[in-house]
Amino acid sequence: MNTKTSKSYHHGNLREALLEVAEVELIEKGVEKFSLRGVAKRAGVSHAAPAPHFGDVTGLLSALASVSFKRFADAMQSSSDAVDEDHPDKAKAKLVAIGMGYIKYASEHSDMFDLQFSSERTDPSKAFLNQLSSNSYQILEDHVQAVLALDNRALKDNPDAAPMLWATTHGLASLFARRKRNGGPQGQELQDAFERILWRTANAI
Amino acid sequence: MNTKTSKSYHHGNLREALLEVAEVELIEKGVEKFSLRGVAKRAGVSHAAPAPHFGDVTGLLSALASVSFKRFADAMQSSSDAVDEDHPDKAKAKLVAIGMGYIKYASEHSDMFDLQFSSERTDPSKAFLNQLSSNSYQILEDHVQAVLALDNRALKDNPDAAPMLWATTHGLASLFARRKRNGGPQGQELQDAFERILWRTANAI
DNA sequence: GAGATATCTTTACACTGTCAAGTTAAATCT
DNA sequence: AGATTTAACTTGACAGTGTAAAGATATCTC
Repeated sequence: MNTKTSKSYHHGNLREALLEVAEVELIEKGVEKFSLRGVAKRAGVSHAAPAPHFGDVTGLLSALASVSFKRFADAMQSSSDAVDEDHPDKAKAKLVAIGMGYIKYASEHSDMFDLQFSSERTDPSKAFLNQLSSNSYQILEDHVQAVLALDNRALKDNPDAAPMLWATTHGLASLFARRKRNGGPQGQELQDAFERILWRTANAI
Repeated sequence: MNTKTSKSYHHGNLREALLEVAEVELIEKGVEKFSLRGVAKRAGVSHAAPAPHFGDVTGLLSALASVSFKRFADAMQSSSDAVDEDHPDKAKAKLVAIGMGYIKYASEHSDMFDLQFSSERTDPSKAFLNQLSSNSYQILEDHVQAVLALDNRALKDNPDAAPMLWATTHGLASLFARRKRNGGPQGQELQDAFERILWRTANAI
């Protein structure tokens, strides 16, 4: 019931505290050099303290990936919500906005984004991860459906539409995130190019 | 001058031998659990033997990624070459074939493919890596150019065409490789879907 | 053939994740 | 309320990791 100021034997809020400092550790060290002992040190607890809450390091990173998936879906959703209601091509604009939100999240939180998709340190069999992943996909699919509905088409008659948009967006996002890490160009003109590509893809479904 | 049968103090061919067993180690253990000492053990040398040839573990993995990039480019090229010369829509068919070669390589050699793009254990500043990466991209860009030429268009007037195809292909490949690792569906109908998507994208450039 | 150089081994150290056994606090039961 | 069970956390230990330093051995160069 105490909010982490007390230094009692029991932390009282260690699970949340560990997730917070784990994100810092991830950002500073990267997915590869991420260390469980380092996280424990940041939280001011012993190196074995995380075990009761997360099991092993994979458990902690999976939980952190889960946090990221939630934020990821929120970013896409709010990017869509930000589109003007009076936009002349609203459905497609929202679909493009989702893609841009996807890319923006990947570039601004590239370590968390990496954690979501570059598995190996994360446990993909964890049910909640697949759940959250498909939640993100669901948002995109809903918007594709809205676009198809403009021409009285349905998802089931166009099964490739959503995967195509997903693949293009994911490809742009991951290649861009990689390029950013490696110090490539990343100006506004690149963002504009992404938006043009997404528009073209949205028009091709 | 001896071909690795002798057990002399000097191996004589250790660099190549290490690259070979490193690939085995990578496939068996994965990128994450890949161990330099494990590689040395497989090669039957002491754990510090790789150092003179590759420096640290990043050096070895970067060299291995370099090998993979070469095979990757070859796979794309030969996939393009396999298209029938009398194909009614040859230029686009070759472009699609490249994409399918891309995806096939990613799915059949997912660990090597991961190594190429999921950096962190690889050194992206290594010049030869960027070189080889752009070689792969060059192959795709050449084919995009050929497609554009069908309508008397040029690359510089359509700067988004090649990146769009690259992103879509890469997105399909990495999402598919991931899904395959996680035990998702991977039948022929999926391959067909990929091919349809690539055709649609090729038609949209 | 002698000296220099590159390759490989041995030794050592700091660091990692995880297990097992204690310690302490909280939760539950009667 | 007091005792007991359960959960949270610490401590200590162990095998494994990467890499640096120093020694041993072969090849190269002159």
